[in-house]
Amino acid sequence: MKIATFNINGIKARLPALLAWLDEAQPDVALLQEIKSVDDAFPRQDFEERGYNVETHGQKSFNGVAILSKLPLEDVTRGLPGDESDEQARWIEATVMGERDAIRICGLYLPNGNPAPGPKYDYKLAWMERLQTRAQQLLEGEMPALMAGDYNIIPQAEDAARPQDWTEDALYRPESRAAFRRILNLGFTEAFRARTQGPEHYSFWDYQAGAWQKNNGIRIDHFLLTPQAADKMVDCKIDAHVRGREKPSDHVPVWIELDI
DNA sequence: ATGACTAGTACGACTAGA
Repeated sequence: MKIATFNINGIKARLPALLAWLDEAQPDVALLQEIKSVDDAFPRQDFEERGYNVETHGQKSFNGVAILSKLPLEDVTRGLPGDESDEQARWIEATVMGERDAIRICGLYLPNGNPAPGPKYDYKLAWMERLQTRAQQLLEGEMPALMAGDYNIIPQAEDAARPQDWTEDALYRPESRAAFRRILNLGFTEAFRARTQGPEHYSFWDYQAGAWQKNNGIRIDHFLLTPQAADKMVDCKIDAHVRGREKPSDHVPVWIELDI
């Protein structure tokens, strides 16, 4: 089962590029972030024609997440538990029914948090506390499960081409990285780093100042796997070449292959 | 050192992103 995550930065603007990538990469499941669309405006037909089931959790103008799946989806839920007053669409989960096994899949768009310090940073850290609670529950289920998406976290210095540019940024500040590590240390496997070490592996390049051409990137899109999911991982890659195409997102797809 | 780009909303500049 091939599962991908892709912050598309607007479904309306990204539809041709997204469809081209889906047709070539052929993921069984794609977790999308920043659809920037309400549910009713999401172009579900384009995906249904390709054999995907479509579940969205949209919002006007900002945020919004979705799951595309060629396999049946069950028990879809929307919104990260823990704060009924949170109206930002950043979390969706579903159970994907594989040939032999089922897996619980959570798609997330973690708050950016800038400027830090400030209320947006407080929201990011509070959101990560709620994420930790949900993460603990997934582990306690002792089933294959994963949480994937745009974490807006640069885990280590090697995950930025120019870490010195990020020291005061909400994506790299010590509190942000510590909150990410607390979740990892519950017992999750960060899929990409379980398979690939070293610098110059990025999932985001700013639109400005020729960041892509200079390979001035950061790695902020991640897969966190429960032990039962990590046991089944056979590959994890970043489709960086997509960033060089016409009208690209500023993020690129990251995907894993699981033997389930 | 600074500024730079894109998307959405809505049609004129804003907010937001990272």
